Amino acid sequence: MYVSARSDYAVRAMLAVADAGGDPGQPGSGGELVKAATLAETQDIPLSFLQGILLDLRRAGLLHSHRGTEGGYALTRPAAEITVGDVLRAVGGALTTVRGLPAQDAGYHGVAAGLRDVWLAVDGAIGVVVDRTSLADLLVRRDHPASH
Amino acid sequence: MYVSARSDYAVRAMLAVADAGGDPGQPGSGGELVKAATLAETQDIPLSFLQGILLDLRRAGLLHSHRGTEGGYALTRPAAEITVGDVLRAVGGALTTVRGLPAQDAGYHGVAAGLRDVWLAVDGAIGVVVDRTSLADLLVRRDHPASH
DNA sequence: CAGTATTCCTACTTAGTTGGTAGGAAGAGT
DNA sequence: ACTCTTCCTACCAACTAAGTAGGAATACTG
Repeated sequence: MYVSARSDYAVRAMLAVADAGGDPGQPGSGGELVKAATLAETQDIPLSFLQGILLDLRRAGLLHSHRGTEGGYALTRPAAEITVGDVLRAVGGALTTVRGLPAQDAGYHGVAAGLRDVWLAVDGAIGVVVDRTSLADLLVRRDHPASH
Repeated sequence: MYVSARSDYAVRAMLAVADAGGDPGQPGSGGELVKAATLAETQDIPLSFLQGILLDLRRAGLLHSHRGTEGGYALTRPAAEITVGDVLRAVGGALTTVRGLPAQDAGYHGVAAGLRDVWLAVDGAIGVVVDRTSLADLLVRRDHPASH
């Protein structure tokens, strides 16, 4: 699996929003806006590059943005309901691609006919990991590294 | 997971060698040499590009080559003892890379500390699939697609 | 309500990798 | 000597990733 800088930044930014802004489901700490400049500084991400990533996350429905003097970004759903897989697919398309195409579209003939099933199995295995890990899981894991 | 054209071609070429040349472990059908031009034609791979891939596979110890009029390539081990993971690592280095670096070397700080474990879990999940699937498995799966 | 400050958002530029090609040098058989 | 095939190096085009700069929208302030 190749995790691009864009995907890596996206997950880290979402974690920072969840941590600094609080969950929208949690009463009292919900919906606080976090500025892009704050995210860029705390996670050491180039600001201009980060803005393009945040735009993708907003278009995918994972973030809510607000302009103006006290503007910023916030999660649209609680951190426990957003998975790493959601973030990866929002910025990078399909998880598994073969020569740039989704694994499902790989057409083989002859002796390599069974190969398509291998890529689909890989895609499924990756999905199990990233779709079962939520942002909230990662935040508590930071405090309790032994938990699994 | 991004499967590059180079990796895809490599697995298909290995399958074609295993199918056409026979296993070195099988008496009577072992060690027959297959020409690069034959592989390129049967699997529809550009010949010049394929030659560079075959060179990598030879250097990784997966193929044995022979020059001359009746030259060609053959497996160094039986097809049942060569996994898809062996081939992928021979031509593409590490299975999981984060921003071009192996997943183990990813260094995170602050709120993203738990992210490294996710990439390692993904790497392990991919490894389970590709390291348990041998070339021989794929060849018999072509004849019996229902088997798993 | 005009002005200003700060934000989101869009467009462009640059560097690196991937995919693919061409041409020969070295070795093996006839 | 001649032919065939692998082996090796250098090169080229296309694409994506990474990063930058400037413009448009919005909210606050006097």
